[in-house]
Amino acid sequence: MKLKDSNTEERIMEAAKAVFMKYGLYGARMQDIADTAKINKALLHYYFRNKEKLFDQVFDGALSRYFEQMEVIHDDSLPILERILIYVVQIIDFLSEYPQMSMFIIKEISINEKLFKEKVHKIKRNKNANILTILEKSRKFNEIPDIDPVLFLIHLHSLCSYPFLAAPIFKVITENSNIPFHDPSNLKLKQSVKDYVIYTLTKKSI
Amino acid sequence: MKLKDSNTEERIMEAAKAVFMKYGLYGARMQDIADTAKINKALLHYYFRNKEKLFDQVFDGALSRYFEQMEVIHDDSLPILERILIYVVQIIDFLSEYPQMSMFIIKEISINEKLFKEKVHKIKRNKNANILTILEKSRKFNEIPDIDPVLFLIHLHSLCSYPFLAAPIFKVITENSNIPFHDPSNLKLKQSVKDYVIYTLTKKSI
DNA sequence: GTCTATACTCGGATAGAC
DNA sequence: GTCTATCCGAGTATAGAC
Repeated sequence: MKLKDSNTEERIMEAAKAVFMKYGLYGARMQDIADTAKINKALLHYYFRNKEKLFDQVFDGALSRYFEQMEVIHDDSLPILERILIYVVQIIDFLSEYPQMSMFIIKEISINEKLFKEKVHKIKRNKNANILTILEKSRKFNEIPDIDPVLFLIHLHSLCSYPFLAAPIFKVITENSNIPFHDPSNLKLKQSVKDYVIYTLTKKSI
Repeated sequence: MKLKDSNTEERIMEAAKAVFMKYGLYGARMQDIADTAKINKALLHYYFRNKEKLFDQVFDGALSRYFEQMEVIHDDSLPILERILIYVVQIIDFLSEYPQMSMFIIKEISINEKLFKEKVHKIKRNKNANILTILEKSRKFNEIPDIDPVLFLIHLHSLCSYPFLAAPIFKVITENSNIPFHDPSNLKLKQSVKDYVIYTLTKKSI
């Protein structure tokens, strides 16, 4: 019996992440996960009872890491504009590390809405205020202009997430010029989203 | 033998669209499609040889209807700004009719990049100029400011598509307040995207 | 803990009656 | 053209040796 087998579990989780993220719950194949982790299919069942359980761990992990990114917006030691600008940089860095994250979460939620509603709510419940409330408050105190906070939030996420979401299309359309990844750490993307935020929240162009 | 059986094929196509759009190629079940079309599973194979062929028809249809929306940008009887504003309204109307369209196309492309590359190119080849070239030209002739056309295009699509793409998440997060569909014909969304376009292409806020 | 071999199940596809 | 019944492969899951 070997001593350092505990990393097998990690290898499986890494493989499972990669495969589930690409193909989703239905599309993923246990054989594919096993191959990627360079172990036998039977071992998957030894470590994680069955496919659903393995998927759940992957999905839960993804979901909480995704929502974790928003923590910074809750830190009220900084002005709201600052917080959002930090968030922009952070979420773009996060998504360039896990480009399939948004797609994965959205797709699985849309297929199995009911099942995941509770998970999202459990995560949300841990926060004393959600972002919409924060924006509403800032608006009341005239920290930001009289904008629609829901629409602003949607646009903010649109600008940050969609470039990664749609990367496969852009890649095909632009013959592998690999937009927006031509830019090593997405500096241009970050800057233009920040510009949008600054313009919208101060009504001053920069 | 009935006379009006030709609509069976249509019913199948409608059912196939709905099921494939929601679950994707792998996730979709022929039984599910048959049930939705209110016919027997065997009939699916009678009309469309097999699952792949049925899927192909659905995907091809979706892809060309999606790209059709961009036609207006090629009509050079109008100034570029006008064309893009029309496109914004049009694509948002289109996506609110088929909210799962973007997700479907992106997801299938990302799973099977190679297979669909040719299809996209076949559609693209029919156009004498693509949108990026049009933007480049407008910029040269000082019709629009000195912006990065790729980045602009990405942002434009982000703002239009992501709200529908992420609707499942927003729906869960906001407890069915059904954003952004609280707004009957998405007037607020259209207006704010148009504002963005006008601001970016004229550098004048409105 | 890890493997091979195998059992079981689901779903796509086909045969054939009507 | 539409149905029922059935086949068969693919993929999940388990048994059991090591």
